[in-house]
Amino acid sequence: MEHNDSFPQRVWQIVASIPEGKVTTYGEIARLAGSPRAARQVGGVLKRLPEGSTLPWHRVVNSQGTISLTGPDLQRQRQALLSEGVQVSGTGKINLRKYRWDY
DNA sequence: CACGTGACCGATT
DNA sequence: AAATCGGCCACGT
Repeated sequence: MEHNDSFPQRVWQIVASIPEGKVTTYGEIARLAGSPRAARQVGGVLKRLPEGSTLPWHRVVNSQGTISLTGPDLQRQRQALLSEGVQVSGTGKINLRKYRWDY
């Protein structure tokens, strides 16, 4: 990963490398991207993904292991994770001990 | 340049 | 366990 890439580009690359069936956090991505305190911005980047992007954005949750999205969006992310074998409660809670991606 | 805005985080009530 | 608080920083206006 090139250090001169823009923040969004670094985020895209990192998210793209999260393996199926695993999840990571906004804060962890921020650290890997070289801006350890820019977790909110990671969320901002994912929100603005182009329509039809293949990036596995659904593998990103908050530091408490819960889905940060709400309403229908929460359920979409939940389904995407369930379909690749990640257990998610109805309210969007995930066991990070079990599914966290260790870089 | 000066704000306002968050798919956040960690520490502290 | 849950709510609150202060800090954070990329981006838009």
